[in-house]
Amino acid sequence: MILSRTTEYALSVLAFMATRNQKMYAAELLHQELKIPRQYLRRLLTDLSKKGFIISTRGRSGGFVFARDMSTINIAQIIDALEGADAMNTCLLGFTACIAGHPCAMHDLWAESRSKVIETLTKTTLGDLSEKYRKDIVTGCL
Amino acid sequence: MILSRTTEYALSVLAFMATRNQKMYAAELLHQELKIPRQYLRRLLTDLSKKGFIISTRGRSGGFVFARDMSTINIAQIIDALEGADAMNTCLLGFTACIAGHPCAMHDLWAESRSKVIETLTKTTLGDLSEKYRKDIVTGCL
DNA sequence: ATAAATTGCTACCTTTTTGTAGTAATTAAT
DNA sequence: ATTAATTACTACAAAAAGGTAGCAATTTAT
Repeated sequence: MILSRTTEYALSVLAFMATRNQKMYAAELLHQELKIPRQYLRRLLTDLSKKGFIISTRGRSGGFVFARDMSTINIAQIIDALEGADAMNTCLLGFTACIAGHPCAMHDLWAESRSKVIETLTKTTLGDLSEKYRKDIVTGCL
Repeated sequence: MILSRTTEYALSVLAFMATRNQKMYAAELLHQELKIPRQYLRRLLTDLSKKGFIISTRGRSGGFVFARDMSTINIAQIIDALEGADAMNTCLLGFTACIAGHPCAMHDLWAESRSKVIETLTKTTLGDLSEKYRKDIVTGCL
């Protein structure tokens, strides 16, 4: 259950942008709010825009906006974009030859747990996070 | 859902040792069977013995044996020993201030999914893997 | 005793991930 | 036009993870 630090940064940024009701976010603001290293964050934001989650605008009063409606971006998509789409589809025991017809001893139990996790991550969108925050069900955790 | 390569190696080794009914395993055999880099594997085995999963015997006809009954070693213990005990207890969105009373927008959903995974990993022991293999329910995946 | 087969240890190397610095390009305000 | 505020890009540095090599220590077989 471990995401790379970069993936966590991406989730922090997008969740922050989703919950605060602001149209445009400058890298500098996100850096100060989220304490993510400035230059590293800049690169990450460029990457997230290349991956189609956000759109960048240069120049004075520029920054980043969501590229599409928040309700169409789910958590699994973000993780997949950063970790690789089948980062979660590997054999738990590390056997490369492990497949359905030739399963390792953890295969079925693991497939079941994993699909529950994927279901949770897939059904939760940034729109859902935004709504929970607006309704004061959760905090911003800063 | 990503373990480090080292953790995967550890799970491969211990699962292999659990399923083949052999008392002692030399590093060289494990290297050849599992294709884990020889010297890296040697270090890992020494580490696993320091962590109390296996016992090493030096000298001719030496090797590694389980330190305790396989039914007392579960998958979660192995992962914890290699990744750190609370590697799985971090906030999914990467917020360090995320705690029960001050939860992020994913907190509850994530806690639920995660506890299911942990339950699965905790209830499955190396003894269980051994049994499934003996009964031909699963393969060795090599 | 000697040789062979094993683990333990240390030092180093390579690759990947994370972080930093500075400059160029772009846009808006004045 | 000039300046200020922003993103884009490139190159580098530091830290962590993964991998290699060789020798020392230990045990068993002969």
